[in-house]
Amino acid sequence: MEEDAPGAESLDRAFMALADPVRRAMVARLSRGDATVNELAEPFAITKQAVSKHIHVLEHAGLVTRSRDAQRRPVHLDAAALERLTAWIDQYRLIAESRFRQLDQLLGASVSHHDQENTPAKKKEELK
Amino acid sequence: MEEDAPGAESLDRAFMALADPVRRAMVARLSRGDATVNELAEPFAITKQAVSKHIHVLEHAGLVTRSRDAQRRPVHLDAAALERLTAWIDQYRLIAESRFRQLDQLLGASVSHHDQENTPAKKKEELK
DNA sequence: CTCTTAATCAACCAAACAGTTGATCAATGA
DNA sequence: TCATTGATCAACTGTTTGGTTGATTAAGAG
Repeated sequence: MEEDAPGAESLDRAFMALADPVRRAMVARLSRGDATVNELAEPFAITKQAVSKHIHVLEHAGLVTRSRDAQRRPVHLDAAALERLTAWIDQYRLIAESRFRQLDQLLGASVSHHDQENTPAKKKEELK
Repeated sequence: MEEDAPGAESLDRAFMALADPVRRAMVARLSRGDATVNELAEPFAITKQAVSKHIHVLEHAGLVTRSRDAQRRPVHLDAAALERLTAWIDQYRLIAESRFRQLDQLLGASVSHHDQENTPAKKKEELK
């Protein structure tokens, strides 16, 4: 079911990973420095195994990497992966906002901009 | 199971919504202008009902809004919602990157920066 | 060698999700 | 009024996910 552009799977996994509040809290924690499974587990009322799974999800999504330090396997946040996500979102946000501004101007510049901004032709379509 | 900050549910739904390639394609399409269910369904080999559900997911996530135009219910992309997502991501990305730069300096500035950057104390923890 | 700590593997379960078909509602347009 | 088009509601199904318990591997510390 992937009729999308290449790299879609990676985005799938990355957004899915961030869709969970536990995993987002882990990202927040990791932004301040690497941490182990046990450290990441502490704030949550779930088992260590569940945490391990969450980390695996983040890792498989490319958002974190792991290394080795004796028995510990510290988890490390990959900032570049986060940047790829914002890049995807901004790509479309900026297009939409530019349409927004165009129409604002076109409407005399003093309109409350909470109206429909597009809905272009009554017939069929014009965009491309 | 929400021991996260307030607003977490909204982020849950927004990231979850973007975790699907079909919905991402819809966002891409909508960035160029509002569209109806049928228009959004066209590129995909799924039923109209499935598309309707996808749109409902995007709507419930706050990423799109809907209006009325005769029998049509055009879908409209909310750029501000996208911005809230990038804001969340950037918040932590920037923290991580600042740590990154700090350590780069600290290590003499000519080190391959693919090493562990934190792993602070061998004893227990130092961060706060 | 044995005990403890860190983490994972494996099997299992309940809830949620994506998609389907079939029926229905709502607003036109003939 | 009645047929048509756009979209949704409702019920059902197969798959995935998030969590659990229990057993196991790996690396030190005594």
